[in-house]
Amino acid sequence: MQHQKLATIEDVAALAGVSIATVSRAINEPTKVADETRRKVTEAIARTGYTTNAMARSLRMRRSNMILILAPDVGDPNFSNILVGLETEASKRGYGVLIGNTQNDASRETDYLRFISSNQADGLILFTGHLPYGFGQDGTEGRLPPMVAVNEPVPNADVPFVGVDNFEGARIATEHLISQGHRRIAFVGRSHGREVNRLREEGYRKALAGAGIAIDPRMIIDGDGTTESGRAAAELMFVRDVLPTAFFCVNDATALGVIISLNARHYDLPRQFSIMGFDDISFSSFVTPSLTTMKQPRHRIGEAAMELLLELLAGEKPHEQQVLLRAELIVRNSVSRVG
Amino acid sequence: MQHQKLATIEDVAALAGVSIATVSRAINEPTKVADETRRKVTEAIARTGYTTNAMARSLRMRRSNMILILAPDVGDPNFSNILVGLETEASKRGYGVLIGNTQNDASRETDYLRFISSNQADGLILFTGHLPYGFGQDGTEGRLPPMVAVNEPVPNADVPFVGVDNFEGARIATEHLISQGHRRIAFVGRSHGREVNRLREEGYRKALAGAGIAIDPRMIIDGDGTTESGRAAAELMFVRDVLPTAFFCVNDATALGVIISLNARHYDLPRQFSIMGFDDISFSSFVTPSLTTMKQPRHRIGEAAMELLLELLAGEKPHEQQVLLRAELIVRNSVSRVG
DNA sequence: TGCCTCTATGTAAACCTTTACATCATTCAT
DNA sequence: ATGAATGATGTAAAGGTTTACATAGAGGCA
Repeated sequence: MQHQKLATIEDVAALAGVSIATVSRAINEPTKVADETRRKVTEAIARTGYTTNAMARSLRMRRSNMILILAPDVGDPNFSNILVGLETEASKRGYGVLIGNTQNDASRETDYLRFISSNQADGLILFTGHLPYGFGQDGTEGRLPPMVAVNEPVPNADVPFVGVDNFEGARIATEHLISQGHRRIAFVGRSHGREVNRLREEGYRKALAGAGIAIDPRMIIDGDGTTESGRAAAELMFVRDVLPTAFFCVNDATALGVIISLNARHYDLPRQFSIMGFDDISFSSFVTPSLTTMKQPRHRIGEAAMELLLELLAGEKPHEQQVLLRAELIVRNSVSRVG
Repeated sequence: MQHQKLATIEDVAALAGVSIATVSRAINEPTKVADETRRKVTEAIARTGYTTNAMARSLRMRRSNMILILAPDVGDPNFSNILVGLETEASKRGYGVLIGNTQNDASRETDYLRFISSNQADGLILFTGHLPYGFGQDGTEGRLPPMVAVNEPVPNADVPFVGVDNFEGARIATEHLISQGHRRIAFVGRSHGREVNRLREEGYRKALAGAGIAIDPRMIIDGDGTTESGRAAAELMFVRDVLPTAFFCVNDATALGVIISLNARHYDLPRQFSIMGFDDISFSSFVTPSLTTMKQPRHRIGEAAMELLLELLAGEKPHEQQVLLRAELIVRNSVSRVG
């Protein structure tokens, strides 16, 4: 059942009539061997079907050419699209990507660290928004492996970050609503813990301030970014009976909750209420009404993050400590002109 | 920047005052060392912060405890949910998962084989529906590494398969439509190349036959499983003017296309037409009308596939050459009673 | 010619484990 | 008391690379 024994560099060397050092050089530093020798080696490689044993190489070179990606939920669509970018860029540079699904479980996070500490991975991409449990708790911050955070920045640690410009995106989104004549705009999804939510709320505030619209605290509703929280938020507003003309939701999932709630109350959307999301996840174009939202450049986020990490791995100073990519306004049918 | 030198087994041995062999045994076969010795070793490990170098171990043991997952599209939501199951099961058994995004590109497939041939991965999970380009073309079939196919079986090769029971699922779906009084039921998504489509069509035929309903060839429309193909199929039926009362679509993406087309024609769904999907992808509950469909047990598919692969890796004969899991009928709002 | 430089190649160490085999002490049965 | 069996530990080889250093030959220059 197990593979038969594979050809080693010695087999190639014997067949080509040279030493193993020469074979290694012919592969890794071709200019350093004579043309004729290189030819013989190449042929011997072809004849034997030799491939370098990655384990031996990694052992010797002390690097595995692997990147560990730690994410709280691998099934999350927002994650998987970024993964494509990460993988593309990594594979282009000869790196492989390893997936760790942490489910926000401390023991799983710790467990995955063995990939780093056992030299099985050279660097780390973090989607979790915090250092893996077990790192940096004691005075070990100095020994952090090369890593970059994606989506959620890591607070209180010197970790380069790549993500969408939440502040700017939220500002643009809100300005779009304002440009359609809205002045009573609710923000759904205020949260103290979540940096992303906080930034988007800031962008919302900035846009209102810029248009000279006073902020009505009753228009700012808590929410944790789930569909359910969006539904609850909308219901709450009806209970309180302070109604906006438009809802700016912290993300599309929340927006979906708001839409569900409004549809259930048989409002005619977007005529009676406008809804704006953020993220542009896949279903956003399929809801009724289809959702106007800010699209995250997920593929590019992945690429940029991997680029940054590979710079770090190459020993360079990262060209940026923080890469913020612009979200793009996608106009669909959930926002209407008013007033 | 690079990690400082890590503690090796020699450091631990020195500190504990034993030989490296004893340290290795204390770690891997604890029963074989004296209690007192084991205690000393454990303490030395703690003091040095030692972790086994996975590369050295893999080199020596000729196995990496890594599984390579090859998928045509890592961003596909259907994939990412199965990935969760794969990862969970693998990690439970001490394996890591490596992701390869092939994009159906032959050169990328070949490229990823180096992970197998260089001992960087012990086994392979295939979502591609065919052997990676470069395998099994010449007479090398005998040397295939341990692998199992998921979702799409691999034709003409002896590869264990795990997936949903498409035939049975399609039969149940169709029977559900029949139970609601439908007798003119279209099948959208006939395809010669795709095994999945073929099996679902078979299930459809079987259900109709079972109910004594004659098959009308005009009710069977080609489609490749995309939303666009669903839209086109519906349009075609209106052009031909042979209309069903229900559409059974080969998958949810196709069903979405049909719904879009019918909504655009301002039909009242599901009163005027019923639509049935297959897969239960995330947006299916959000479309209007929300889609009645067959839910794939994605998490369990992933787990079962990994289980099977690990059996193979352990040198056991797989307990099944094919694992078919049942799809579950999810009743939502896109199917109505008729007649 | 003699010496130096340069280029091409070879030798051997190092990377860090696991494990077959050897060694030694102890226990137990005779 | 002797020998065998058992149990704990040590020694050293093997796994397949990369690479510092050594060597050898060729060519250039005085």
